[in-house]
Amino acid sequence: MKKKVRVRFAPSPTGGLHLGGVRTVLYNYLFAKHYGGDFVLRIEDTDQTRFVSGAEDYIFECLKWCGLEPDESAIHGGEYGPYRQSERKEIYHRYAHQLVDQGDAYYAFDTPDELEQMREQYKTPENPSPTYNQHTRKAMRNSLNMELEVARDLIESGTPYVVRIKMPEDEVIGFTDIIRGAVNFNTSQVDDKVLLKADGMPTYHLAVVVDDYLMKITHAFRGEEWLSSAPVHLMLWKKLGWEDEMPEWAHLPLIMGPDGAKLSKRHGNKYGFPIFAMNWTDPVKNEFTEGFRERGFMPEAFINLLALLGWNDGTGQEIFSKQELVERFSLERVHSAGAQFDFEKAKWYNHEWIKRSTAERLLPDVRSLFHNKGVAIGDDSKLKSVIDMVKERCTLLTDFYNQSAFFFVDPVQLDTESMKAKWNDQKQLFFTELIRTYTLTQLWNATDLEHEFKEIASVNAIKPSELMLPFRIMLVGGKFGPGVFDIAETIGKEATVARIHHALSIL
RNA sequence: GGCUCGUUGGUCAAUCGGUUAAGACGCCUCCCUUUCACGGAGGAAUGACGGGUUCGACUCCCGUACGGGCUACCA
Repeated sequence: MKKKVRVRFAPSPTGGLHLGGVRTVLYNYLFAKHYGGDFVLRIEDTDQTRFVSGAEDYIFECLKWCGLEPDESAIHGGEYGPYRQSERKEIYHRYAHQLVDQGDAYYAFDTPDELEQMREQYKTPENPSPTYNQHTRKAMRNSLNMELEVARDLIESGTPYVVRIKMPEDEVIGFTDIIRGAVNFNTSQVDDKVLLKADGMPTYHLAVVVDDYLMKITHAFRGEEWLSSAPVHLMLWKKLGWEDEMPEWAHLPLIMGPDGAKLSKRHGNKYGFPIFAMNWTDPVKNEFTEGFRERGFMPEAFINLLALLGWNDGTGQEIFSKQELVERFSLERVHSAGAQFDFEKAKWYNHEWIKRSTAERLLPDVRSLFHNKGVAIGDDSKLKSVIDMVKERCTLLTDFYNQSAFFFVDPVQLDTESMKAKWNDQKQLFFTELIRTYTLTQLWNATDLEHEFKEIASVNAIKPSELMLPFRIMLVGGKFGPGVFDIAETIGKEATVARIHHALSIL
């Protein structure tokens, strides 16, 4: 069975691509690939979201980083193009006016002030947010309250207008959500949403229905925040006469912040974790928001943790490659309840992915990390063996710097406090002797170095345990890192001897 | 307020009427490790509440409470 799945991406007016957005794209992608269907993309660039500069490129770069690129034809035209909303204006107009002609929509000329006035007028404690609906529309300036000719004249003469849907009275309208089952609404509870805005652009409501129909979308997945506008879309499918071709819908559970509310940028600032896929600077507000990529996440881990936030395959497995996700994914196993995002768990996923990745996979990222820090790393083979030595200590990609910089440059700061405490002449003597011995050592390898180290210690009647820590601090600067003798072997004789020297001169 | 969705440990969650209610993150203890990690063993911690249905309910139904979402010429 061939299924075509539509992906809607909705960059907010401020731009950025957040966790929920990526997960929606991911589920669409997994579902499409699972059934060997098409992965289509529709670009929303309405006036409001109208691409604050760079937003579109940003989105594509995020999707590329995550490995969730749509088919080329789905972006640049292809069979059902154009995909950019601003390039389809005439299409939306055609259907909007068709609805007016049928009597299922109407022109409205109310100014923003008049709308505001209406809301103020009907506002009561019981009804804090009155809407433009079957009751209020009778008192507004729209084509239902005047001759259609008069309305057309107003439009001819350049009066700004919008097209609103005319919601019928007291009809039950519903659909079957793949995740939640039957969902029903009474049309009397739904307001007359704007379909076509005064600037000629469609609202999401009109655009999504028209595009899904024309692009022959069979499955539509979106966040649960859209569930309440489903009746508007349902009515449009019906009134446009396309009911039989309506896609199956699934409303995905929301991703929540630690406080239980829908995850937003606010949460990231408050709790100190990223919520965007990549760094994003809002060009209007000049606000910077850190991304998962720059924080040090691997894309494999990122999509893995996102996929498992609301879905699992029932086996208890938690680490999945993209390929495995495609094979195992099923919408039926997606939860209906929202899930709180836990940054600690997110870091765990990344840690697991780093541990399981080969040095080859990690190499480019670590190399550029060092490059950005201005540290020369020499040839890749040394860096590769260093990566293998330290990767289990790195939760984020950026940890590789602190965990392995000392392999390439002398430690800047030595934790002398930890050495000084038990320092004495005897130890001073030991290290002086160690320098002499190491300088003469022919075969520079960890086992021999350890041997020599312990021999000198025993001759001087000092417990090796007293000497290991100072030695480590001399080489790496602090109390961390792989085995000391492995470090000594890797950094070489010259650096080892020099670092002992340097430390002794400080003490 | 209205509409709507949801509710298993602090968090992610398994269970598709019968289990001592898995597992993971985090936390705690111990082992391994002459550092930090990795790894290993163990521990504390869960079915919102009240009614039904049933031989039997975390699981099905109803109600209550609580939480989320929507309530724009934003998506």
